[in-house]
Amino acid sequence: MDKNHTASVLIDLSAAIVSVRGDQPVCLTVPDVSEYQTPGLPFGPFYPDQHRTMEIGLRQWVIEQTSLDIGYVEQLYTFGDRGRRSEGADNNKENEHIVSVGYLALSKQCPQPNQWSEWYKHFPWEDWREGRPNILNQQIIPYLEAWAGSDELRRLRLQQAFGVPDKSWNDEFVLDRYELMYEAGLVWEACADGRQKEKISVQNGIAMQLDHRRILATAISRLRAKLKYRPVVFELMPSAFTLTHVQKTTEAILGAVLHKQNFRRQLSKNELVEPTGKMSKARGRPAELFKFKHDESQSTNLPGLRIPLGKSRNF
Amino acid sequence: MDKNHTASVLIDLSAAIVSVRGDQPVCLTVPDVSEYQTPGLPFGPFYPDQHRTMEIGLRQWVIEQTSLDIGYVEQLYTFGDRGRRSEGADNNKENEHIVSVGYLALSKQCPQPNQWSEWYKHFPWEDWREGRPNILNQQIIPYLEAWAGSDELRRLRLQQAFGVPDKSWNDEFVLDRYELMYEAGLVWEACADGRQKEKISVQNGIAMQLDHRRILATAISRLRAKLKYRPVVFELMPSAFTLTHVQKTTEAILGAVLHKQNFRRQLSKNELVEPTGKMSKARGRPAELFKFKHDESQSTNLPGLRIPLGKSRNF
DNA sequence: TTAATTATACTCAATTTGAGCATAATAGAG
DNA sequence: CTCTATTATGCTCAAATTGAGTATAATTAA
Repeated sequence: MDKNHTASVLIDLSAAIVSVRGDQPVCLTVPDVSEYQTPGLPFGPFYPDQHRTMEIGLRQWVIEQTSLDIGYVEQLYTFGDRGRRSEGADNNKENEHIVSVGYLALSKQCPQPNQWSEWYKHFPWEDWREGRPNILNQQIIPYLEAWAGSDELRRLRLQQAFGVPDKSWNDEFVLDRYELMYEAGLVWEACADGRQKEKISVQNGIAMQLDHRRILATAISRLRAKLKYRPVVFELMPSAFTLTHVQKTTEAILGAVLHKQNFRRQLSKNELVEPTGKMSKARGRPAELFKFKHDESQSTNLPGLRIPLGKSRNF
Repeated sequence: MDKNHTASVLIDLSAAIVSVRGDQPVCLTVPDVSEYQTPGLPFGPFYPDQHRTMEIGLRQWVIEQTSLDIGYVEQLYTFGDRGRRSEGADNNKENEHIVSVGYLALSKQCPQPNQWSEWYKHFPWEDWREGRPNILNQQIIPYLEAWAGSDELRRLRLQQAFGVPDKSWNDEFVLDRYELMYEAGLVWEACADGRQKEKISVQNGIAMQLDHRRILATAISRLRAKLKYRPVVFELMPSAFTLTHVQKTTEAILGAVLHKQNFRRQLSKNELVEPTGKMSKARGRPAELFKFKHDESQSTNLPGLRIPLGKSRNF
């Protein structure tokens, strides 16, 4: 291999900082200065001689820029693709190669509402809480079927990612679905990256800068998967909460409704919460306030709750 | 933040290329030229202007250097820790910061036996197929208990990673256990990184170069976890195999024995294999030869097999 | 006082899991 | 040729888990 090739790169740390506001999962975004007005994820350079690890570097600039307390942090994926960073013809200079390391962070609060963007505005096809999203049958699936044509491999991927035509939807395949739509030229970013000549007519969810929507898709996939075997929901809960609140938060992230009684059974069986003795006041019957049993310790390795599926999953 | 700091780094792609030889999981290693003779994982630089993605770059030099057919490839983790790359006082130059991106690759064959190193020579405490490894009670646990002392957090981590003292062992926590041993100065690499003044008396598994044993631990963790929900075993199997062969391979990776009948029930229930009609010839009753049903397609998203645990797990 | 709303307790059938026994088909020893 | 060791495979069964439903309790708002 030719050693004369440049091997030096810059490293960006991009963060999908996630929280839940009401019944909507949100993600911290920074406004865009360009003409497109597309939001982006916060990111900053990694200075290897200043920070011992990348996670330390990440926490540093997140505190500096957002003054936000992020507890849980997890590395997602390192993206090194050329052509998925730049917008259109406005390419980077030859020598400025950038590798972006994506992180998932969870925050209990989300102040300054306008800086937080709701997940499902970027991924409207991922929220199944009100049933199967219309956009799937009306827009996405027909486009993808046309794109697949009689290509065996494409049809297979379509089947796996979107459950076409046998109606099985896996909530964890967020990234697979986004990538498929990207390849098919169904999302704005594909056209911005020059893969599509003319702009797409339907805006399938709000686009993001560079490859940030891909990183967010990775974050959603990972969080949905993790939720099912590690008690990470509590990283998004306040110190005291009702069981319904935990369920609503879980449902928001999964984009699916769950069976109430079975959800509570999982919580109590795994001994994840304990009562505080206090009660909440709301419209109906007051609910008991609970707290997470394993705060302060690294709860990462605890059993977690299996997800009792509701009915609206497949149809 | 001070923009004068250097942000330019070199990227190494390190690969844990895994195969199974007989009943031992193995990993491709390259010999060491230094005085220590410690083996290392194969790695090569990433040239961002030559390869569109890092995975393409990885496949490139793996083919060039090993002429090996690796099918399944998965990114593991990106390590940017300072101080975990260099050996002792022989540090890197100031400006040469290296970030290593670890990959897991699976290979069906492993030719040139001497280049493949058995997992459990590096991690003797991870193989529970013959029961609980002696090294745990005789060496590791006593050391770690002394290291933890009365430190609450340390005892908690010890409890979670090694199941001390309540006897619960989770085969997926390979990385957690290694990291704990590293911090406690129980592995050679810790002493090489200068964290430990005097060399440790017991060699707890064969050390590897730089942070390669950490990458291998990550690979084992990931593969063990993945095995339980995705049919990745078949990436390690030849085109035709007996059911016992699949089980032995799975057991080798998990470091645990499984219940034969229940293992087969999972295989048939999930329709992962189909008979070829041929039979194997061996000592006892001939076994039917099967093949993986979903070869040639991207089998990544298929259901996979839940692992029916055997008895020798906890005690 | 009533209706709407929310919380929580309890039940029950269907499925899945963990673990065992029984039987079949081969090679090799005697 | 027969017995034995060895491996493969079929079948059973109790325990645990899951999916889904019903009944009842404690509030607020009308």
